[in-house]
Amino acid sequence: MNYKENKLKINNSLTGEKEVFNSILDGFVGLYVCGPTVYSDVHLGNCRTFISFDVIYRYLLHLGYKVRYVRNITDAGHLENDAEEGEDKIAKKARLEQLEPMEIVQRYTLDFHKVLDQFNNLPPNIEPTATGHIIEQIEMIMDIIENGFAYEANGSVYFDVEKYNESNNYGELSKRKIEDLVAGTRTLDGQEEKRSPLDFALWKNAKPEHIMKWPSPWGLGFPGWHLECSAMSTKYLGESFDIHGGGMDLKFPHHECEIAQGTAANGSKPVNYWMHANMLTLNGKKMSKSTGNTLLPEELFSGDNEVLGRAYHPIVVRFFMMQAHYASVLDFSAEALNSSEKGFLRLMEAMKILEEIKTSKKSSFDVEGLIMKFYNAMNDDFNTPILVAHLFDAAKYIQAVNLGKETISESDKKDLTFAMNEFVFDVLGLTLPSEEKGNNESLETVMELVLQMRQKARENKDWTTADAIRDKLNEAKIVVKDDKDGATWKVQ
RNA sequence: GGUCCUGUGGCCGAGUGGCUUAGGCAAUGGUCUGCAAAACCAUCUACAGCAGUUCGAAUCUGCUCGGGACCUCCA
Repeated sequence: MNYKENKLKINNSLTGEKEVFNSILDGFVGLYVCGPTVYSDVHLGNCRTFISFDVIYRYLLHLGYKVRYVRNITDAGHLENDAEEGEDKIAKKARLEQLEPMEIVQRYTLDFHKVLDQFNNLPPNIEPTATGHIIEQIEMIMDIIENGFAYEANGSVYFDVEKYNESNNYGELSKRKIEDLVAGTRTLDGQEEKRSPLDFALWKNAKPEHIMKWPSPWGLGFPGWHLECSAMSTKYLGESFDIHGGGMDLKFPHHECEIAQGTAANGSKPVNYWMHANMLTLNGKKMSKSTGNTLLPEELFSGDNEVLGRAYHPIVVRFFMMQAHYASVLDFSAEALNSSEKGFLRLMEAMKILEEIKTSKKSSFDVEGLIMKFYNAMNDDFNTPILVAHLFDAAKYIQAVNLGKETISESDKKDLTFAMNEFVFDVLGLTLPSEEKGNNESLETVMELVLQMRQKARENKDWTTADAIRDKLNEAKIVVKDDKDGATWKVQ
């Protein structure tokens, strides 16, 4: 399927409209997603955003685009809170634990990669770090100063929001008015350096006790909170690129500031399509490191948590997320996860049966129309829940063919198999649940023997023995199913 | 306080002017089976409240009530 034949529509946060997607360079897409701050374990809410954009990346690839997917690692430069003005998050943690800052960064970066790999996320093409792009950030600040949109004060550099707003619209993304923002500003330390409370730091002067700092034209310091994404997206995707994504909570001020920085430095709008993934909630509230309302992936996979009480496979969690649209809030609960797990297994069962079903001369079902529905769903702003609904329609049809109630032609079977594999495995990024325990040769031999014995018992109508064997196997996580041709088994 | 989003059946979750029986899970009845399991068939519960616009609204508008996000690091 070629991207040209598809009218992919994207809900653009910048305009608030669902727009037909046109890339700047035909056939190529530049995609930037704000990555994690690697100073603590990535939690499940963080994962949702990255999984959402993984599907978006995968679908763009499926449509035939050549995508450059850039996702940063924030390993420096974020303020802790107003009480500890100017202190770098990573530096703070380092002092507490008596580790080198880069030791912390390394540890949580590895953890981040491991978790996303468990969710079967594809790696981005470039994963730049903030500390690796200090020079680019300094250069960008110099451009902004030169263009008159920033000023220096005591070794720090601030973005002049009001100046910028004279010729541009600060607040266009988050739909805020500059007057309202001024009214709602809190008093922060270091504000006396700023011309306006709305101004944000591009470069912060580092105090002597500060660990992570770099030389700059304004003295020793560290880059501001929003600058790294602007510098790195510009470097790898250009001054204007196609899609910028991130979590909804980054819309303001982070992304608003990125637009301002990019425009101030380069004179052009940095991004055509802004996309925002919504929050994953727990107990109805946003998951958040600072409030402690979180669930770690490891706790979920191991079952070692109070929220759910049992373990879930990462792919089941991924499927659960696919059943909601990326732009909607999704609440996490054991009940919802259980129902997803059952549905997921049913879908996977249909995937396996599809390979084996018999074909007929004609199909009794509009297979081509069904496949078109897969595309229509994804073309409509990556509507994965609708896609999943159609995949279940396909599963129902596959089961019906298997029972002889419906028919499928050879060529339709080929098309459906191809499409199902593409959408289930390549686009949604699902995988068949692992069955490695069942692929053991000696176990196969033993099971063959056991089932033969059970079959004899059944032929003798010795139901007690037959059922006892089945129950015992069940306890050992081996499920036996009887059908017309005998019994099948699988490891749970 | 300001800005914005949201309220769908037992649960999750799409849809957005007229027929979507959305879909998944659960429940009930049935087919199949020695019994199960699986699968299939059928049934069931709905659009927060009030008012308005309209031939027609769950879908648009207003108000009320509830929930959430952002305004401070946050996916």
